[in-house]
Amino acid sequence: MARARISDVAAAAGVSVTTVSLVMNDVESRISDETRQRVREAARAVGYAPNSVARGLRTQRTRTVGLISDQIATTPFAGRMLAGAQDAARDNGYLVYLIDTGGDAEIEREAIDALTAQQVDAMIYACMWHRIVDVPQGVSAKTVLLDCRPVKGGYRSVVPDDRAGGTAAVRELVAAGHRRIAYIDTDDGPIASRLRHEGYLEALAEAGIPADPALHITGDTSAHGGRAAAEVLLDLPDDERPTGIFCFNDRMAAGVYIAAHRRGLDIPRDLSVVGYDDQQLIAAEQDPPLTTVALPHYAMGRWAMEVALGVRAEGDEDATHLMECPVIRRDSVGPPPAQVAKPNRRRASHTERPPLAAPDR
Amino acid sequence: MARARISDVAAAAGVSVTTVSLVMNDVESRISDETRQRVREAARAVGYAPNSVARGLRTQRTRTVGLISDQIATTPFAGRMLAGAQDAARDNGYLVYLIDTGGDAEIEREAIDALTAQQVDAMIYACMWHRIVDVPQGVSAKTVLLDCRPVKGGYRSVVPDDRAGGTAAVRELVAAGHRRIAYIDTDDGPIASRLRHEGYLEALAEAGIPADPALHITGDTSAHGGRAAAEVLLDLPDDERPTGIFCFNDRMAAGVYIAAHRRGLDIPRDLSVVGYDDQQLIAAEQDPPLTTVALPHYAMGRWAMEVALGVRAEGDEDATHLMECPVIRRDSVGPPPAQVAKPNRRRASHTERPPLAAPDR
DNA sequence: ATGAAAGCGCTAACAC
DNA sequence: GTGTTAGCGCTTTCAT
Repeated sequence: MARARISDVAAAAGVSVTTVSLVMNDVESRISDETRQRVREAARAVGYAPNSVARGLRTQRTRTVGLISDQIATTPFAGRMLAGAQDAARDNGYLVYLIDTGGDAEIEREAIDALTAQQVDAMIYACMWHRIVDVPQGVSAKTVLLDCRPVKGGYRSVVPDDRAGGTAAVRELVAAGHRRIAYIDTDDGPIASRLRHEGYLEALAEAGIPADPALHITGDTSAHGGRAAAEVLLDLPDDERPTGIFCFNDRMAAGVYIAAHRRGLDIPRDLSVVGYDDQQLIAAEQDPPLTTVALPHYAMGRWAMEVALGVRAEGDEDATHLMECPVIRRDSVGPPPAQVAKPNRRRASHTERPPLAAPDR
Repeated sequence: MARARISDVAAAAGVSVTTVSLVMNDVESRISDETRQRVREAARAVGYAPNSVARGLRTQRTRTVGLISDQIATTPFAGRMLAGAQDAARDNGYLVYLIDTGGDAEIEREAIDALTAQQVDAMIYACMWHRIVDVPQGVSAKTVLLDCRPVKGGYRSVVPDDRAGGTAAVRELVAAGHRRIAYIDTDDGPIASRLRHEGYLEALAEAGIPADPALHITGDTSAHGGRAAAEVLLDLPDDERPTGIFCFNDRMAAGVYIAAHRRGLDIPRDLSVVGYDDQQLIAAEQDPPLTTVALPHYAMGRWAMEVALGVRAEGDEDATHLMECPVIRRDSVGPPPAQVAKPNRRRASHTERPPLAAPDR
């Protein structure tokens, strides 16, 4: 049986469609309570629910939002961002169209056109990693960018505060007493890499620790890359070897665990490590659980949706919102191991390294 | 500036809206080529693109699909399923509404109503784990179930063939020469657990290996649970201890790695392990990379969308489609360690265990 | 080969 | 307080 239309309700209640429309939309109280009641009952009786398509055509507002993303699928991050956006949409009575372009520019174009044709009230352009993007033509200036920033401004956007996150991570180590702190970076060079490195440097500086270039090392962003980098670090002579390692991400931190455990090093007794991302399947399941910095995906998703829907007042253009990355304390950070006492020397440095093992020569 | 409407094109081309519509939709060739040309140019000139909402109202087909899921967000699986569904939708010119209900029944109801009001042409009801669900009222019988089966039939559905997957996993171990093969199961009791166990039993049976209840052990579905279960198994006396372990999932397998490595056991030299799920961040990044059974999420998503859209002919009701779970061979399976020769005894069993270390008494 | 006109289901002026 | 009516932008008979 076909869906009931507004005219069916009107007929059943013995009123005009206007009246039905008015009571269904809770407009003015010019309708008598008695009529209201009758209409409500009639609507229930015939099983009426307004047709959003017809309403959308008439009002020119569809209460739908388009969310275009480059890679919703392949990253385990996506979910939280979607969830945040999703929840915010529902809270405001909106439905969301999700389109994953896989990063393909043509698909992206088509997606934008399709969404526009569908008369979405707002659009969100999301990336799965903090990136700087060249927003494709055709996207309205009212579009909100999620986890990315426009190459030349002109859009509202929200990204994680990776710089502050890097600082916070390193401060954990400093607070535990570490002085020789390494940063295992990625060599892929995403914007987050640069920012976290800046944060690392800043935390070092504020603690009065000179940055040692030998402790800034790179690898690919996998457990394998992290492990390889850690091997290099752990091969350093005792007095140069880091006691704490900050990793670009949790996967690399997992690699550090492997390297450490293979050498019989205990975490955090012999080595402290801090990750980044707070990937559930990795960070929480390490042994011991990994202290890391969380990417505020849910909050970012929510923020983007709220701004897109206009329920959160935000400068109308060009504002990049930095969202805090909280430190998640678990068990991979402890005090540095007791110093190996080295008589006649206070501190070893690269440049003024004293001759080692001279007797052997 | 407002979007161009079909009448604008008609005016620009000096024809009627009917003609424009006919041309835009490539209907019959009753329009002369010359007129076609003119209309096309006019459309381009005024930047015309049909309004999907108006078209949807008129044709009663919106070319949109609703995808309701219980937990898109919190599981790293979701992505591949979405991607499959998404891609199939795009291939056929459909847009998808995504709604994550978080498992909340009321939200689910509202979602169904909203989608119905939005006149979606089809719906997919997805779960993030293979489950048996009580499909809520209001979902049309044409809805397709993804990664779940209806408690009392009546819907088309697609789920992974967990039983065959379990068999395939254990066969890997059998083929490598193992005879004492354990199954580390979950105690949460999802349907997949039962099926994979059945598969395990079947593989054992076909290899003529009697099932040893001591080798079927459970734990919670985390690395921690897997590790605890592995400890128990590895504490077994030499001749009862399994040489191969099949785990309910990759996370638990990661726990087995930890337990093994802590005891100085090498994988796969001293112990072979097979996981399930093929979670990228876990399986591929283990050291050595984990052999596992993949859940065909992408294919299931695609299948569901294709039958939902009617582009894949499938029995119109009540058909549960089982999708194959392929074994992903990596490096965690090898031959069992050489047997510790035990003179005077061919095989130890629980009941007839010979006195150990008698000389010490 | 092309056009006029009805109508999808709804909202919102504008009557009464 | 309530009803009539004109569209929203499009497709689709039915004329011509």
